[in-house]
Amino acid sequence: MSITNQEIARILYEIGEYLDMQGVAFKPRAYEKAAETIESLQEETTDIYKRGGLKAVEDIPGVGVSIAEKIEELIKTGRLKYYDGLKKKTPVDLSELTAVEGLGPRKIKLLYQKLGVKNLKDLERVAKTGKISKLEGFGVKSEENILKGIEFVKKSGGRFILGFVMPEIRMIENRLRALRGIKRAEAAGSVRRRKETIGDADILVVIESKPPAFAKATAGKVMDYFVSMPEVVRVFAHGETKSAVKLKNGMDVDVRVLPEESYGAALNYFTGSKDHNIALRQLAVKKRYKLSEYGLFDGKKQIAGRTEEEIYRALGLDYIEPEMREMTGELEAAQKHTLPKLIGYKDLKGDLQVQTKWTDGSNSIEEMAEAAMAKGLEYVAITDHTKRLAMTGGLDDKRIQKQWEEIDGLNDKWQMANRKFRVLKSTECDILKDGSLDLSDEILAKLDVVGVSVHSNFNLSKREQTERVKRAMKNPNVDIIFHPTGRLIQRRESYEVDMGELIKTAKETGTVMEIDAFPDRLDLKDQHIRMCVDLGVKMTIDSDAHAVNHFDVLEFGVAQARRGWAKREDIINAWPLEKMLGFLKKW
DNA sequence: GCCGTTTTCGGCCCGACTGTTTTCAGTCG
Repeated sequence: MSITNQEIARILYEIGEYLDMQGVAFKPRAYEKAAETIESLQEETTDIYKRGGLKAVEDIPGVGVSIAEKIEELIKTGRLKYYDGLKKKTPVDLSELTAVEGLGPRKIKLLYQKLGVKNLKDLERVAKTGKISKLEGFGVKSEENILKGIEFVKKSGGRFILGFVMPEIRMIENRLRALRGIKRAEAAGSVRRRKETIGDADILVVIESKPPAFAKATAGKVMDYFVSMPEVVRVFAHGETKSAVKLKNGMDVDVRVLPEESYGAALNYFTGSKDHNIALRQLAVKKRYKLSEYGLFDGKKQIAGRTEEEIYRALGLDYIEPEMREMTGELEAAQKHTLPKLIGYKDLKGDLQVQTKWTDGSNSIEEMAEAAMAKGLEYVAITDHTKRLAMTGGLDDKRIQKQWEEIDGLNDKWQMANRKFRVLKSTECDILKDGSLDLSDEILAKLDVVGVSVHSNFNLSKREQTERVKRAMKNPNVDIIFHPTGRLIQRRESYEVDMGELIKTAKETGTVMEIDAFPDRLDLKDQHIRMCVDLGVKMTIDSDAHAVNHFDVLEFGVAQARRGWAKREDIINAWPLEKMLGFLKKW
């Protein structure tokens, strides 16, 4: 069993946090950096090691001799003595405790030493009995905040951010598909509806049903294979047609084997949403049919069920995409044939939020552009941070002009080589507390695209926050509001802001609202997207990429847009470059 | 612990906010 990049990264992150606890300087950041890089590597580190040994591992940026040796030990033995030693000294559940907003390594150490807090349960106990407020460095307020933080963690607990677990789900789907006798394997449920977070994954499998004996043997083999996959840590059920396991990452996965003639009905049933299914069954009853996971029946006779399409058709409905099955009007629209044609997963032509090495990205402008090209995109906007975000080395008026030279050089190069690709001069400019911007108007006016966003003063009143963003929108240079609500899924609620008013203002000012596709942002939320669609406010789906492989997240932005009923016409970066720029210029 | 088109040793990591403070530590982006 070989260790994954994610697992290596987790251990390196934790080492960084342990060192931070001890007050060690600089090393924590070094481990963190190494973890970040490894997390976003294309190739598995174990493969890199197999291919080129310790030397090749040292070539990973941010990994030097010391960390490379630790990775080697992890690969060879599955353990790391250094990490075990740190863990023994302060045996706390770091991932659980750091998930509480406002708790970092230092406070966790104090809580462990003074109150023996090892995990979330301990933390809640001592917070509820008022012990934390009496601790030096803590007070009533921080105790309150910890309790609030715990509630938030608990509420989001047990769910997984779709974009972060999707690779693992796809890997399992693909492995099952590769087995002999398997015709289909597909995750249903909230995975298929592309919800922001999922509780578990239900994978449906169809096998060749020809000789029944062969089918039965195949089903058995699928089940045996599934429960013995390397990442399985617990088997809840291991039956003939259904098995359920828990994976190393904590996620539960079910597999069901189905006959082909029921596949559509089962897919529909297991995809949900529950309310959507109930409504479909009621509709079936009205037509004197019966709908179950085995099919649509008229008496004993199955009249549909092999595909979802034929079920919807038999019920007098247009086909409803899984992302719309949330009972927000999709059935009525399907009856009246007014469902929108949703933006497709391959429709994006550009990406209007991309960070590079100039600030907190990991790759150069050229590397990011090449990666975008490889993804089939035709343009990207380079949107490095501005000086207010000092920790990223944010650009000021001067440095951003330096960046333009590099961009001009690349565009010239591709033009000469007859490659159809364009890098746009852009920014992720900070909206300051009063709604003014972090770059001068003179500079902003020279950019191809101006994106702005809130990164500070999250705690303004709703009125102040709304006015702040509105002021930015009214600046004629501003084109796009990036991640408009500022929420981080499972970590931080949105700041207080009147989204209805912002979207209305966007309509008046021609401002584009972003759908940030990063899996823990997905910001706008689906209901805001729907508001934009209804009002005719345009949107952009951006990766917010900080590394070359981050363009993969665009699909989750498209999913979010589809959940908000967005069409291709609603999304400006699904348009050709000239049309997109023309639109921005007009406003 | 990492890194070098200023450097192989001496730099990295800046500013705001919060809650606890009476001059600052911890956290976050």
